[in-house]
Amino acid sequence: MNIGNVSEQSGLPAKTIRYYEDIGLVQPSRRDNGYRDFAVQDLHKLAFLGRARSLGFSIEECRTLLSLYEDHERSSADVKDIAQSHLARVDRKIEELQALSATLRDLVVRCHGDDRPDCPIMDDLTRSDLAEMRKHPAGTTL
Amino acid sequence: MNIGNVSEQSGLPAKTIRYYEDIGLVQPSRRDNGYRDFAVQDLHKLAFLGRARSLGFSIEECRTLLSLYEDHERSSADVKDIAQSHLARVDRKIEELQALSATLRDLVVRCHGDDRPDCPIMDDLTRSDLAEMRKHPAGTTL
DNA sequence: ATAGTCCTTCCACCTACTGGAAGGTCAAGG
DNA sequence: CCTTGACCTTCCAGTAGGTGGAAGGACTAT
Repeated sequence: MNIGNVSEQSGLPAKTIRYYEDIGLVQPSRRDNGYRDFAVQDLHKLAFLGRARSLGFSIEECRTLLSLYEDHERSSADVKDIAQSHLARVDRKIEELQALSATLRDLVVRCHGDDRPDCPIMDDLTRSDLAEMRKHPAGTTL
Repeated sequence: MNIGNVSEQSGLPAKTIRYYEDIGLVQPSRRDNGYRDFAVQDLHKLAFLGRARSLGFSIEECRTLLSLYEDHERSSADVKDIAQSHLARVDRKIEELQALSATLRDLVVRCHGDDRPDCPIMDDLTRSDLAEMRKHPAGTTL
């Protein structure tokens, strides 16, 4: 199977599939013309990866999950461990973002939003109690 | 003021401050020995940036906010617009993560987590209704 | 033969920094 | 005067997880 075909069936961009080969998540064979030739198992792996990534698992977690996927002697406990710590991470992030949302909402509500320069949002940003207010550990990335 | 001093007072790592200079957010002058010499205004700017970043504003938003900060003729509406769309982004992210959390929690709860290979989490990841299930737009990054 | 689509590799770019190496500068102590 | 240590400088590379694009080979249909 060519990469375009696999891309369509797995829902992953061809670029991503090549990237996944690069980092060793799949090892398609090659034809004489240099084209990648994907087996059905590769397609299954890629679909697995797509689903795992869409659930927010990191590439390294996906790598581990993939090895468990291929290990028919695996313990479900190992899978559960990974999912559980990921869930905990997600929930921590949610709390972080909720605190952030509350702060922002408060500022937005209090800002008149007219043509005068006077602005509670700016006031907050220029507050001089600098260091210790940065509770959100500076890593509040979306 | 030397960078170490500014770093301590603003709470930003020296590396970050140099980076902010690199991308044009601050323009400290230089001493004869090549050391950066920060004015009090630079310190204020950096503290402003630190607070804005901790609220999750992107660097480009910070750049705009900084120009509004320095513009005493600004309209608070301009500030509010930025904060509001950021808030909307945060809230969208929260919803996304909450859906994710619910899915993960369901899977985790249903997994026995024992030494047998049987596992609902794996079952989910190997589901073959591939493409359309990826509602989370593959960009569910923490 | 040619057009159009597919495939290949490689390199750069994205966000927002962070780590580290190699080397210059300055203040204090012996 | 010399040394030690803390500070400062620049530059290069790496992080996560890809995405965009260029240059060029391969295949299919007409």
